[in-house]
Amino acid sequence: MVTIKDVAKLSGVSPSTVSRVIADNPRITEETKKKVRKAMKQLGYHPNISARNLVAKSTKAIGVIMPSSANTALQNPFFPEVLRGIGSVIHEARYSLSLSTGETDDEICEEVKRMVFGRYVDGIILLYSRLNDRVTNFLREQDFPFVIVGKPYENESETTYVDNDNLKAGKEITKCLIDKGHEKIAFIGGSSDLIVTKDRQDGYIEALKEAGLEENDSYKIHTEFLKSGGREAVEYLLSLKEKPTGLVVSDDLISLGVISRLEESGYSIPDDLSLVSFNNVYLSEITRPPLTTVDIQIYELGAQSAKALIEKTVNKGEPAKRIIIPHKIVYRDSV
Amino acid sequence: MVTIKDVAKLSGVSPSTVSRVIADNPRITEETKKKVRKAMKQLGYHPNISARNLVAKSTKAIGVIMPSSANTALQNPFFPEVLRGIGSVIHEARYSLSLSTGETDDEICEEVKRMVFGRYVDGIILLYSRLNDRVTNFLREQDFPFVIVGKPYENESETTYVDNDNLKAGKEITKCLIDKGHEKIAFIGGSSDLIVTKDRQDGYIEALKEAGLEENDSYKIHTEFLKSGGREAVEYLLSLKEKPTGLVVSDDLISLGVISRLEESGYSIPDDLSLVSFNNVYLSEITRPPLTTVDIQIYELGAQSAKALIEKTVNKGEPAKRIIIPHKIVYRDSV
DNA sequence: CTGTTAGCGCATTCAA
DNA sequence: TTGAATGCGCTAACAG
Repeated sequence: MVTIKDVAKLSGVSPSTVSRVIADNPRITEETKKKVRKAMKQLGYHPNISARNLVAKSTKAIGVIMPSSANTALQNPFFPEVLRGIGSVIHEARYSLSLSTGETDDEICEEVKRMVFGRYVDGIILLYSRLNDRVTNFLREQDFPFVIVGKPYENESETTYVDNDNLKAGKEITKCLIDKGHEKIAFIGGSSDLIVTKDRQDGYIEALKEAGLEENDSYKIHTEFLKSGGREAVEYLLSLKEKPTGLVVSDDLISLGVISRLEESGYSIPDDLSLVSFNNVYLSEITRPPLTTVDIQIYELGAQSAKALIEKTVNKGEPAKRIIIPHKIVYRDSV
Repeated sequence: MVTIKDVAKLSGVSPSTVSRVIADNPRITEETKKKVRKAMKQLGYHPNISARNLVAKSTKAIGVIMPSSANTALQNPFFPEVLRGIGSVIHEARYSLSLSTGETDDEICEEVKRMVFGRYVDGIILLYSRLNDRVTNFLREQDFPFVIVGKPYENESETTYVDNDNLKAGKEITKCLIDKGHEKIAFIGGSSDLIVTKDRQDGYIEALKEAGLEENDSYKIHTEFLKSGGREAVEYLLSLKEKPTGLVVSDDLISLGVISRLEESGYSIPDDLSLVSFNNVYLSEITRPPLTTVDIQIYELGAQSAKALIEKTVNKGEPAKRIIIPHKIVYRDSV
């Protein structure tokens, strides 16, 4: 392995000078810099990151934690897309990205501890937010830099997070249905532990209230992201005496299952039933019918979270921030 | 920061003894081990990974390189699923997983160099394989441990890779169509640079030949994974005087676009046209109709690649291996 | 079975 | 503007 010493020897300077050239220290002559750089190139020198990390007490690496994947949640195109957003700013900052590999909550928790205690990473991005999450609590305890994509369950004002205004979005998208004359509108959401589910549902409820529509508990359904999730929800809904005519679904992926099951039973969308949804994943454009859905700018969610985290790691003491990514409704044919 | 020295002091032994306890060296008394462990717990000690990496000359980290994401390829549920597979064995081996963040070929290439030269990782998994890939060539030049998910373009026998028998799979799935009496069968594939596209298409061609069916160049279409990819392909196909009655599509995601566009034009599947596909991504179950597709065991592809790579990194000199993951056809309703 | 010593490759004082 | 010395936290060889 070619080290800083070899470069020093070849270029006739001291190791510390080489180190300074690497850091592009302005107190080094352009001339010697040139000389040293030539030697580096000649020897094919590249700094050893572990050595550097050791002394710098920083790894310039960010940990990204995905939710537990017992379910197929991960298959949600949401994740590749946030990852792209995160990746773009991480890449530009010359950081590296360490992805969680655990599948269960236990594994993930253990892994986060390794990341934190072993100083694998300078900060962590959480790609989910839910009630009483061990990981979140741990990170807070340790006072370790992290940001949440989504809204924290508690300590909102002391936590940096990047989110949409899901309440408002839920309200707006529900209004789309109401404006079309729908009065029996159901909500189908993901796990009720997820903050995002709650927010969107609250928006849905508010919209109903404002319109003076009756709020019906049997119209609020929580299900899995699994393929069968949307299907089960539909089966339940169809079993009701009073069937809804409008559906607010909190995730495009669930919508897929919903539509599929609905058409199986002979219901056609939007003729028999209208449906609106969230996320504007690329799929929502391909489906039949294409989905009217809330574009939450997934990429941007990722990018901003990475940006905020990096700021936070370089500049400890950075205050907690709340970053709201604007959404917009994309009108297509499911209403 | 609490270091090995602090633990040593508190437990009244030397730093090296502590180090040995960490490594669970059998030449240390159970008694002292207990003592030392107690001190570690008491102080909340955790080894610093950078320091360890520095002396061990290994990071126990694996780099995973995704294809350039100029297109929406990444949104393909294939990737989360391989990542899950990779993650599972990486996690079990207590390795960590560094994900590429670059979007363009240039960025990716630069990033791989950083990973390799900076010794960020012990080995690399390539999640794609295509003609004349710079990254692959670089890795070979450097004689850096890597494995490909897919079949290498060249130096097949000297490269470790994990793949399906895509030729055979292509043949079998095409036969499904032929056996049903289809004679005009088209192939819609992804980029022709991708080895996987070529293999599957070759299988398709072989099947045609064996059945004595005419092979028609205007029936071989290459398109993007983009949403519009499948659509364009269909438009072209519909413009032909002699329209096919069967479609072999090399990716479930493309199939989605194909079906959507097809039904838009009033063609119904499988009544007017039959379609078979590849990957058995969860989507293929949700679509209408559910897809008859080749299950390529994506998770397993990932897991095996990680396993092979780790073996390779711990045991340099490990010979190149070819690992073929069996596929099976999942019969659903698109035929 | 355990302690002493040295050194991994680098960045950073402090001198010069 | 540069060099010499020191130490980051850890492991491993060598003693004992």
